[in-house]
Amino acid sequence: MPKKANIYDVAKLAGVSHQTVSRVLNNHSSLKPATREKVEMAIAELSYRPNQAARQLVTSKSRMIGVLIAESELFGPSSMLNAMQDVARKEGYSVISISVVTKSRDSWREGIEQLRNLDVDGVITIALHKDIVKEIERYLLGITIVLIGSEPSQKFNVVNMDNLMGAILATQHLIDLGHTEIVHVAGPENAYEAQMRRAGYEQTMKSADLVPKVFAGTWSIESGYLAGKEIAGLKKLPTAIFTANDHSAIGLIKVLHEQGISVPEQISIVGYDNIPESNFVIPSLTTIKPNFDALGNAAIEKMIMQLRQGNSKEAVMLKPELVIRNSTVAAQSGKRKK
Amino acid sequence: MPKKANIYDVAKLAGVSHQTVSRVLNNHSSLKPATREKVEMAIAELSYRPNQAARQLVTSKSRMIGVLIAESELFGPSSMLNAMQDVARKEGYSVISISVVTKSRDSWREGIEQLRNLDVDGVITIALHKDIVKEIERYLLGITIVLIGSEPSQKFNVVNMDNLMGAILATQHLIDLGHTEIVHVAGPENAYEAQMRRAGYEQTMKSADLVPKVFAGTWSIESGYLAGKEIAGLKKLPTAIFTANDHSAIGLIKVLHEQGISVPEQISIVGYDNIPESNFVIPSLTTIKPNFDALGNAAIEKMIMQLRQGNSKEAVMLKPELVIRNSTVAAQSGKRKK
DNA sequence: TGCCTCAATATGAGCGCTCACATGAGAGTA
DNA sequence: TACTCTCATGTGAGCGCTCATATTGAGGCA
Repeated sequence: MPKKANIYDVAKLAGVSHQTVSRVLNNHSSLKPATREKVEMAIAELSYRPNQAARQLVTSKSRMIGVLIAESELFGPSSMLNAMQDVARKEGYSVISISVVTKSRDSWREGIEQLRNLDVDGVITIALHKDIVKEIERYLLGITIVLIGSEPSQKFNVVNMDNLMGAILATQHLIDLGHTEIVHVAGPENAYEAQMRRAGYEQTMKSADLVPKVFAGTWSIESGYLAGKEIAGLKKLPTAIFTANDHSAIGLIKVLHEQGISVPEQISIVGYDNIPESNFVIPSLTTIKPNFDALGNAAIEKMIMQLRQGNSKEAVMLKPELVIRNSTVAAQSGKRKK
Repeated sequence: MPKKANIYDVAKLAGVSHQTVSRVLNNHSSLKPATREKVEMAIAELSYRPNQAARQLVTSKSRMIGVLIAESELFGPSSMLNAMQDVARKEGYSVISISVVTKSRDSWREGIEQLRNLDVDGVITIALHKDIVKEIERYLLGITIVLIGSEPSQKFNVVNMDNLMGAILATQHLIDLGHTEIVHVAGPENAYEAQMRRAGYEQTMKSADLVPKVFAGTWSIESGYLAGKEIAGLKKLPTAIFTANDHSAIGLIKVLHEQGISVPEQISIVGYDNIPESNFVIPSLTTIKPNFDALGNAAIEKMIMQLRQGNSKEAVMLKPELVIRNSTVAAQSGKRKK
């Protein structure tokens, strides 16, 4: 393996000083086009690439952005992550994603510790609650932070889907279909997005003079299954259920099926997230579709802007839409949509 | 923000030379316990952390491992990734995962380019086909490579689930239930794991004097749906289907349901991967359960061993197991299992 | 007492880059 | 012709660490 070329090798070959090469690398103004060209040819000839470590050592910028994610195996977070990767790469940044377990304080600590060791320039968090964000602030002093799916705050850059609106769309859809007995299977209590979805549900119910009723959940299929078991055991069944996410909806449909309660004939269901499976469950799931890619893009762009120019803190809020499929049907209708 | 302490600050405070501090950091032998203690106290006092960039500059080791993944949103890859993260962190390595689109050559190029810029010490690939691996070899000269889910090779470290065995388990299970008309919905043709699953199916069918019949697929739900449509249109329906993965099975169940073909009464189905949803589809899915965590662990451990001591190249092969649920039932039986 | 040995620690160089500043060659002005 | 001014490029230092090598001091032995 031939030794890798460094900036001096390039300089020598191009017949200029190392500093001129550096200027070419960093797109400085005041460079004769002819000189730039010479240098670029030398770079190509030696297939030279600047050593990031050396660069980082002197600039103390790593051009790495850390992403802390709770429950990274979910569809939403991993979609966002992919979107971020793409944008970051184009801007010359790298994304390091670290998955943390919400319940384990040690897990966050380790994640933060690792980001600290890597000297990331900024941190984006996905769906992390306040305590973890505080911890980040404390251990990664003065670092740029962008939050996705967290409570709005003066202090931080926040990028969100409008979960309140999504929940309103979902609930209103059920009300419009004539349902009055509508219950909600919630997400984890300490998750901001779950809180908003619940709030949107409750608010819409109250505006329509209906009584909200909430069952606990955790985003997981199993929790949907368990909540469904509880609901199925009720003296009087609701005619519609809005679940905090599609996963719970899948668990819910499963248990209702087991209990001989038919969806949507007896109970209509609306999910949230529009995961790929949602169109293939039986019946296909009416759901709220967030634009995860756009969310990821917005977050990483905000981060990079901030890193470059210490910019604005205006919050970003994206709008979700309702996707109507076969799991919802008009109240008291026995007919099956197809 | 106070300036970060460096190794000289620590040395001064501890009353030793910077080199002694370095020795403490790197766990050298020949250090008086008393000296080490003094240094450690100074480190704690200043909350000093070694600057990775400086370290990397002189050692030319980044302690970063790149992971290239095709279709990172799938359950298997993301489980493995999490497992790797955990192990790597404990060993003082960081994992950078980059998701590439199998079909887009540009996408691999960019991914590889980025790993090159980051100067990763090694690359682990998940489910990438030969061409991409060749490309990695070519552009990341002399780098340590560990392959997961790729064709065995003398040249590389390979870690695999035994897909052949998994497919045999699945197919034999159907044969044991008395099925004779068993078809297979395959994964992408250029995916090694898909090839093995298909081979296991074909081989088992032939050993039982049955005729294999394969439908094309791509791992996706949609492809399962489409294959199912084709199967439903057959003059003579098979009585059992083995799909290359659970996702296709979900699509398959959906379309069979739409066509009024009941699972498992008319057609039994076996999936592959044991994704979380598999236990919650209707009917719950009999499937093959790989141990993704173990696979991820094995790969990262192999990588780190190799990085440290330039070690063995013996291939690792983990065994999957059969999980029997409600989507499979004895042939010609009309009874529904519960 | 003198000399050698070895364990423990110190010294200095250099990794590859960017930053601040120095220099030089023309153009513009008087 | 001499002067400044600007644009284009060069020079040297230093980021924080590890490596190779030098130095020290205490013990062992004739």
